[in-house]
Amino acid sequence: MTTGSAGSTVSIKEVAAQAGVSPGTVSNVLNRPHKVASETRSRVEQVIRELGFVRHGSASTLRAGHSRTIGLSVIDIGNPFFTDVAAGVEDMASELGYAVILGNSSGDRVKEERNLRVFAEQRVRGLLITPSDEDPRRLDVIRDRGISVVLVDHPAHRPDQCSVAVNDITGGRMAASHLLDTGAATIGYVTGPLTIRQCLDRRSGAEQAVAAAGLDPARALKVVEMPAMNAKAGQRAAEKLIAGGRLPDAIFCANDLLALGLLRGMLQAGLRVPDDVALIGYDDIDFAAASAVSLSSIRQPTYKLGRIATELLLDECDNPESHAHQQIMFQPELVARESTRRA
Amino acid sequence: MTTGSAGSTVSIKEVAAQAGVSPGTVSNVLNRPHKVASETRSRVEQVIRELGFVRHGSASTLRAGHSRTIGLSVIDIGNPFFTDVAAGVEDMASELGYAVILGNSSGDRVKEERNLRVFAEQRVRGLLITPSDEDPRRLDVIRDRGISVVLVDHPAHRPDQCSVAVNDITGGRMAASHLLDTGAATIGYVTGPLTIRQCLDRRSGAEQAVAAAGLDPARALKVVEMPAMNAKAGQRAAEKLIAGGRLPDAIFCANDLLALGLLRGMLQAGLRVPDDVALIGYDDIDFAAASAVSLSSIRQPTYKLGRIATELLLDECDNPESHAHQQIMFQPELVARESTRRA
DNA sequence: TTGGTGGCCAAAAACGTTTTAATGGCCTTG
DNA sequence: CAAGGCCATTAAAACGTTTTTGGCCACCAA
Repeated sequence: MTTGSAGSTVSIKEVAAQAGVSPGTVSNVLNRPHKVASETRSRVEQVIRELGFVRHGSASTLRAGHSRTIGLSVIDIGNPFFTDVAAGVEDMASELGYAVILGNSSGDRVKEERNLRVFAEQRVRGLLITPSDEDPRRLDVIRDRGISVVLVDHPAHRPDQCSVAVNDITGGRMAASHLLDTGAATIGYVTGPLTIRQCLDRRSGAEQAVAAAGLDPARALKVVEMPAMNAKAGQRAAEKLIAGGRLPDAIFCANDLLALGLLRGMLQAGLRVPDDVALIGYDDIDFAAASAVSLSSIRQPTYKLGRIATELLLDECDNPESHAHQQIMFQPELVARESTRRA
Repeated sequence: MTTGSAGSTVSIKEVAAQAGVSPGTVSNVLNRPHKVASETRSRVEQVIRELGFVRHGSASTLRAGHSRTIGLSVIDIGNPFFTDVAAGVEDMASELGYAVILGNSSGDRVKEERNLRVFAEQRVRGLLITPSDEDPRRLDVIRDRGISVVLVDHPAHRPDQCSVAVNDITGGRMAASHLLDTGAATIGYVTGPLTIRQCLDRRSGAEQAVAAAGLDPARALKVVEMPAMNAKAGQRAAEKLIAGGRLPDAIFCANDLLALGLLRGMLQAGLRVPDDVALIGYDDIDFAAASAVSLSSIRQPTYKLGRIATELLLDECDNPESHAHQQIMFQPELVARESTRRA
């Protein structure tokens, strides 16, 4: 039996009493083991195990002035892209002894606000966030509180802030020029709200590709803006496109969820992909390869994004003086599959 | 300008001084607004806004003895099933003013242990967990600390504990009898580790269905146990089955991830689904409908699972005397699609 | 022996909130 | 008019750590 007494928790004081040392020494065993004589240390550790002591995180946070938790605010935890990012964050944070508080904004400004408030109350050590819009003021409120912020999947605009992102303009260009390569002359761009930077950048990239091919973006690139970026929205986009008459030769969806939904809508309407219309998505989620027609996509290093963002954040927190802010930008990668197979 | 001073945080004391009241009164405004005269209250609230005060959660937790966070420990955050559950948890918790600390065990006992430790340190108000094995001792350690635990997707064995689950035996029976209905005489059951209750129960259900059809489960139901439950494992299972010679008439996968991977493996090997082999998955994740051959599956009320589990947990925490423990069991639902279309 | 040095530990203050007991003022009631 | 009771508020203690300060002791060199 090595369990402590049921119901009540055991404090550092009781450990100290039992081990015949002062509470300060127990604290040192916990936080600066090298500063205490090895004999005393092992005695204290023994008692800690016997009594089942676990440090009261709140007391520690209160006194030390900072916690061992970080906040993670994402736009849509239902999107495998963010799930992968979250997995990377979780793993790295866990390795470094930090807990992760999850906030899912669902693209809702109010929910995001509420989550930020919770993070502030919890006095998270730092914050990882994929901002749902471009308004930097809200983040400044957090930063003013002394909480480090690292932007995820969003380049930082200021030099005193870290960020980890993937070049969406390049990605958009890759997608569109791949479609042009397969013979398309007109491209539909199915996107979420154009207030979202990613959607905007990917469109810019697509425009560049179209222009580089000597076409007029205004004519060759038709934008279909949807209010959401999930499969349902994709399916509605398909219906909308079909109802609208003449289909473009190819369609570029701003993420794979949209693409999968759109693919489904197309197939249900009796259209063939890529024969009637070619299709490419974005993110290369696991399911892209397993869909009805395997989906071409733009791959991003998602898990890595989460890991590195966390690493940067905790470096900034734990080594504030030596920390060098970085804005890391990865390059995406084209993954061609059936949905863009040349006719 | 309504922002507080940069860098340093403002405490309840400064609010009190500024408003000309005592700290205790500010605390009352925060926690028992009805106990303070409305004039004083609005004055304090005004100052709170002006100074940008936000409560120090740790101090509050330390003194009050309990926090406003709950822990959520899942087996695989990459699985849309758990993502849906997490979304339900997050939404409900957020509505009730609680933050959610996420722990992803990846089915790893050590990671789960580490997460539980973090939860204990953070003094979470309660814990939602999908246990990765049947060993109840670890949970008892948590419960002994006075932390309420609600089991998610797992029926509780003890009457003094809440749980929310879906009947997996029924689900397994539904799946298998559906396969038998489509004309299968032999069924392959592709599953994760049989130490996992869900995998075990679904097999039991399948056995019942096979037996009810007058067949011998030992011959008609061939179990293929994989170490993981993701798409990759599914694909390997396909290779294994194909390499093993004679295929069963139909395959029942213990979840959709396995099924999607297996489907891919089958198609790549030139086999047709459902013509050469019928296929049904489990969970009915969003992607099941969008796969190469749309996937039949067993649907579970995932989001609801998360919401209700959270509701039960917080009721237990906030109303310990009136709370009645419940073991809720939902029924799953068959969703038939192309992958089990009768030849 | 003496003065200095360094290692190890104890004592006590502090972190920001919640909560309990006490206070004063006002209203009601006899 | 006095006594009692209620309401709004305050003062102060407490929660469990961390951290700073200082003290004791052993050891070494002069």
